[in-house]
Amino acid sequence: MAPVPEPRWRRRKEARPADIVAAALELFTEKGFAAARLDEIARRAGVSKGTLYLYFDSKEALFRAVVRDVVVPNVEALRESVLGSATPFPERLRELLPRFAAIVTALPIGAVAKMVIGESRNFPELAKVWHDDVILKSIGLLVELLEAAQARGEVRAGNPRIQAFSIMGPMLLGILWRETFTPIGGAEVDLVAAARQHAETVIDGLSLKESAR
Amino acid sequence: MAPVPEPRWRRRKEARPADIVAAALELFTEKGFAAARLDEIARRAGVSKGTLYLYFDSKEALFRAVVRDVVVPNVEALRESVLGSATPFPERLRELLPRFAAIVTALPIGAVAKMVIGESRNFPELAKVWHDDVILKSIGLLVELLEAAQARGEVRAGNPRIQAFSIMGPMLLGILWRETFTPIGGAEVDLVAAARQHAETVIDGLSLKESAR
DNA sequence: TATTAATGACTGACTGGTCAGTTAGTAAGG
DNA sequence: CCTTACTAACTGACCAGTCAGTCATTAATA
Repeated sequence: MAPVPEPRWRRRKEARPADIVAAALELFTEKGFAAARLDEIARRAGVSKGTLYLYFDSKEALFRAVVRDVVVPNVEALRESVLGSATPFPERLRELLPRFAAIVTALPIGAVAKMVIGESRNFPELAKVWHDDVILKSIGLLVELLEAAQARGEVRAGNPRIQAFSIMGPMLLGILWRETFTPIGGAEVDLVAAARQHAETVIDGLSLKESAR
Repeated sequence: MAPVPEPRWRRRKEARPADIVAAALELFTEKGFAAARLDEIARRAGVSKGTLYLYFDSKEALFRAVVRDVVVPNVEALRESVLGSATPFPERLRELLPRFAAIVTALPIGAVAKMVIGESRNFPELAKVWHDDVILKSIGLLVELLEAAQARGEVRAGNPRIQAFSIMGPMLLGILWRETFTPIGGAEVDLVAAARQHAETVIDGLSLKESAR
């Protein structure tokens, strides 16, 4: 009755990159790029450090992979959360913001955003990816919607980018608050609740008023 | 006529700490904590690396000094920008936001905020300083003002912290946009103009409506 | 079906460069 | 000429990246 010897390791060529990226996401978001140790990433991924280099050329390449892997699959979800149906703009805003909040709460987008902001000077091309793929596809789209809504008289006149800031800024504040202050004993933030209340505020603030109609 | 020999260096015991902190502020905001090199900070401050250690115990101590030196003297300015006179809340908001924007545009507070956000996991006590001395003294104060204004019927009912987010969030978005995206070719942001338009939006959004009075 | 050969995924000890922090010595300044 | 602000060469720890060797797995052969 020889005991079945557990192999020291298994071949898992397909699963390794995902394991490594998942571990790297944890470490990078916990510690930031510089303070994240490859030995620790390897340990959490259940591989040796050498294995990292079978799948990624360098620490920087791994960092890029993490950001891209988190961003790219979720850009569409974010984009759809902004697009929605063809209802009037105020109505649309009322569902858009909570949906956005729910997505951001469920995914590690907040942590990655914090990383990208923090490392933007050292990784300008990542800031560019974020800018082009996330920002322009959410804020940019919002700007187009606002321009159209202004033309239809659903939204008051004004610089549409600043209007987009008025809409999305509080979401960013909530996201970064959770990342920065909640871990050190700051207040909890219910992003979805904040989104709902803020939506009402901003709908009122952006609507053309009776008196002006 | 012997040429006056320029001394290789001068004793400037009083001026050194300020020089060093100024150079460190530049490097830390350009590169972040980890990627900033003490040799480079010393070079920009016009001293040798050893001199840094005559005035600061460690790189971390220098980092703390930078954050404190930039933040603490300006907390009062920020606080006053929120306090203002005892005019009704909407009026007050109309001057508060552009004043806040002007202060933040003039000082390197945005860059420091970005640093604190990025390094909050590695320097929780700095996040705490920021939270206690900056946030609670601006957002916290705003919350109190909002509660009072709600009681007076100047502002509609609602969670005052979320209302504060509605007010300040777009400012943060503008600040971080300038730090993150403008350097890589993203659009310019006129913070004061944004503050003015956003103030009108949010005043309207937070006011009690005719119909509800 | 059992045995052997070939493959390549994976390991972990090692290295070279980097950089925070130290210190022996120098010169400014009173 | 003494005190001390300051310099610059130095050190040692740390860590990203390497590579010679190991072994799980698969394919070929008997």
